[in-house]
Amino acid sequence: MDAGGLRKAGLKVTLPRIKILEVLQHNRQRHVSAEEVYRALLDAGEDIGLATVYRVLTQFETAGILVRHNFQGTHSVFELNDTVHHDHIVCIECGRVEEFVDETIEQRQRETARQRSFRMTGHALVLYGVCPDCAAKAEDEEADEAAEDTPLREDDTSS
Amino acid sequence: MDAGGLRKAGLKVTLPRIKILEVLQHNRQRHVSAEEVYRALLDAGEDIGLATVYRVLTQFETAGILVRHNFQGTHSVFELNDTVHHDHIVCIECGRVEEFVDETIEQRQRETARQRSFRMTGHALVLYGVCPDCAAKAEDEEADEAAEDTPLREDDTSS
DNA sequence: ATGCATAATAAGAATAACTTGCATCTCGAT
DNA sequence: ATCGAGATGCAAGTTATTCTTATTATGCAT
Ligand SMILES: [Mn+2]
Ligand SMILES: [Mn+2]
Ligand SMILES: [Zn+2]
Ligand SMILES: [Zn+2]
Repeated sequence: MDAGGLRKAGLKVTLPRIKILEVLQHNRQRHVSAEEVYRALLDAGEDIGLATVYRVLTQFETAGILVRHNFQGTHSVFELNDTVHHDHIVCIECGRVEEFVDETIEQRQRETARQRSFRMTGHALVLYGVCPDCAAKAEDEEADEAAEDTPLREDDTSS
Repeated sequence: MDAGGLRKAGLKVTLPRIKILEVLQHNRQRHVSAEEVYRALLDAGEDIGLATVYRVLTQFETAGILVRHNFQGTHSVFELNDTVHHDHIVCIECGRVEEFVDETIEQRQRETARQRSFRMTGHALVLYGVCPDCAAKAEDEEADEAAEDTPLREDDTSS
């Protein structure tokens, strides 16, 4: 996906679109919000309005260049539509996102829609949980709290 | 779930809470937005502020009385937490919501989280599609459009 | 190359869905 | 019946996103 790709998608090749596409391709994290794209552009010294970012992201979504997700009820995140369909597992502590594919789940979803005579047009599956890193961090903190509950350890010289 | 249920949930039994609970129990549709609850209250002649509706719905969710969903990115809908866990299929045309349970999907989700060492705390699965009623309606409209393309039917006396 | 119809942009206003601050009111333990 | 913690209503504030409008750029037919 490049400038030519934009043209093929029926979109004029403009500087904002090129730059926004570059952010989506080179950003450290694959799943980014409009605000994050905007900040990345500012950091890169580009002078593109936030409204333009929103507008272009929506255009890219419509053109099939991006996929939009609503992992948290509050705001959308986008990712390049350059891989096969997949679903996501999101850490509720740190926001980390991992991708997964489960053909059994996909199949059961199609079957569910068929049973109810719905013509399925899409689906959203997000698993929420605590990632291993955050779980480890939480354990450390529990240990710290336990230590605070017994302030008179033999090596406690603080008082 | 009644006034006593509220008390058991650790919530003061106030008129707004009772009335909001009644709406959730007697409303025609099981899955309702804050705005819909508010309108139902107005229709019932109750004088309860929209801010209170939002506050109480969130309190009910926290207390486990309600479950919150984000079927569309735009707003939350709530339903009574009086059945076993289930997922949803939503018509993108008319908003109709049907519920389903698929133990295979649930199991594969748990397995996916386990494989990645996530401690899963929840999940959101929504299938989107066109319900049978809306599909039929769409077919009718297609037929109408075809008729417009051939305005000189033998029984056409309109001109 | 040039002009023009069409499309795209920027900036601020507007909107939808909530959320919060605060004066006032109500529930319910005493 | 009293009274204080907690609840409510209203208005104002937020957040994320979209719309409006004046301005500018682009693609295409000369
Ligand atoms: Mn992804
Ligand atoms: Mn349901
Ligand atoms: Zn994490
Ligand atoms: Zn429908």
